[in-house]
Formats: sequence, C-alpha cells, structure tokens
Amino acid sequence: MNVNRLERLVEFRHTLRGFLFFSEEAAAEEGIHAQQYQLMQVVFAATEPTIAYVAERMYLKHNSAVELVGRAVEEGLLLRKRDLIDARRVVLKLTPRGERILMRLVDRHLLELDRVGPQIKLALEKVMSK
Amino acid sequence: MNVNRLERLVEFRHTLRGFLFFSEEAAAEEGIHAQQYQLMQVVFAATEPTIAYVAERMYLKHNSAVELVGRAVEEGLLLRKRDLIDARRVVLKLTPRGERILMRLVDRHLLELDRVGPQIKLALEKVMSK
DNA sequence: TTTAAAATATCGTGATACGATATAAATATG
DNA sequence: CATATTTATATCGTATCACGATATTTTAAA
Repeated sequence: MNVNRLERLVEFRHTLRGFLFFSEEAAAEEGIHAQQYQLMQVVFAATEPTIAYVAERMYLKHNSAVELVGRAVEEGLLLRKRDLIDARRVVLKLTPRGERILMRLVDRHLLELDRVGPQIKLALEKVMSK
Repeated sequence: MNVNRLERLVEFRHTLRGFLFFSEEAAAEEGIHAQQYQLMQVVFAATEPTIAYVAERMYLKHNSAVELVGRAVEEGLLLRKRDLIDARRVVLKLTPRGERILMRLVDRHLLELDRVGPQIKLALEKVMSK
C-alpha cells in the first residue's frame, strides 16, 4: 500500500514532467526558452510587473529574476522601464514580438492541457489519500 | 473569456511551480538536488533501470542522463553496475543512503500533495475547457 | 544628516541540458 | 568469420538557469 502510493507519486511526476517537456519543446519551436515563456506569462498577467514581483511569483531569488529578465530583454521579448515614482524599481512590459509569441504559446498549452489534463488529474487523484 | 483562460493557465502554472519549489527545498534539506530525487524515484520504481531507461522516463537525452547519474554516483546515492549479459549496458541501483533519502522525500511529498493537491486539481479543472 | 532599508544589479560557482563526437560491445550482413 | 552497422554509454564544449555574496542606487527612518 505504501509501495503503491510511491508508484502513484512516480506516475504523477511522470505526467507532470511530460507536460513540462511539451512546454520546453513548444517554447523552443518559438525560438525561446521555457523559463522565458513563464516569465512572459507572469509579466503579462501582472498589473505591476517589477523584478521583485517576478521573483516572488516564480519562486526565484531577486538576482535570478534580474538575470532571467536581462536575457529576455536582450532577445527582444521584454522592455525594462525605470519607475518614475520610485526610481529604484524597474517595471517590465512585453514587446509586440514577446506578446505574439506568448499568445501562440498560450494557445498551444491550452490545447495540450485539453489533451493531457485528464491524465494529470487522474494521476493526481490517485496519489492523494482520500 | 480567452483572457480568462490565460489567467487560469497562469494560475495553474503557479500552483505547479509552487509544488516544484517545495520539491527543490525538500531535496535541498536532504542535501541533494531536485533532479537527483527524480532520478532516484525513476531508478527505484524501475525493474530494469539503465541509462537509456532513465533518459526516456525523464525526457532527457542520453548524455544528460549519463551526467545526472554520474553526479549522483559521485555523491553516493547510486551505484553503476555493468550488465553481465550485455556489457554495453549499465544497470543502476540505489545505495542504502540513497534509499533512505528517497523514502524520506517520498513521505514528505505525499504529505505535501495531500495539502496542495486539491489546489492543483482545482486550478487544472478551471483551465481545461469543459 | 546620518543611518537603515528596499530594489536592482554584478560576479563567481555549480547543476543541468544539449549537440556533436567518441568508444565499446553486440548484432547484422555478405 | 570478417566487416559493417547499430546500440549503449561516455566525453567535451557551450549555454541557461539559479544561487550566495556583494555592490550600487534610491527611498525612508531616526
């Protein structure tokens, strides 16, 4: 029974990893990295997308968020803007190119979740003790 | 409505990332990396845990699996054994230490899934089109 | 004003993953 | 059975990603 739950946990992680792998591949096909896609999601959905907000939302340290944003800016996905009110802060914004890529990826991920969502859900239900 | 699905997708990824972050932290507390925990899960649950099997199961290229295994062996989590029947192959096995760590981590993850599983499930249901 | 706190940035290090390439063993083919 | 091909693993160079430690700049507090 405990062995059983371990197997179910392994199965759950396998379905998750499958979804994340799809995400990596889809991002690669758009010429970006999976983390950049996640970053763009967070920036797009936020009302006040600062470095600190990104870090908190992605469970990253501030410096990791700075670096992730830096690479995304270099590749023309994001724009940095100094906050006029508080000049310590940086507010982020998607470029038109970033936005186009994000939308295409969101669509593809929604389709994929229609496909594999039920499997993930089932695996999750099986691993949770009732 | 499409904006709504995007927000739900973002929320779903956030719950997932939260779980994965827990996993990283838990592994770190046991002195290992999250990928090493995943590797140990795969090896433990397999009947024939070879490099190729690990790679397939973790959606990695062969060489990445070789390297991941190499680091785990160095740290005393895994053992490499040449297959006597087919000397090209390497069969993997957990060390007693690896097994102890794995079991503790599995227990903690099962507890965590009892806690956050319902949230993940809800977020997943909301993102899937009915 | 000096001190402290907050937000972002930089630097060095290590894990991770990949493509390209190499090596060794097993299998197929002539 | 000798050689070619395939299979399994390994090595090397490179890039992303994440971190701790530290620095810089700006705002807030004392």
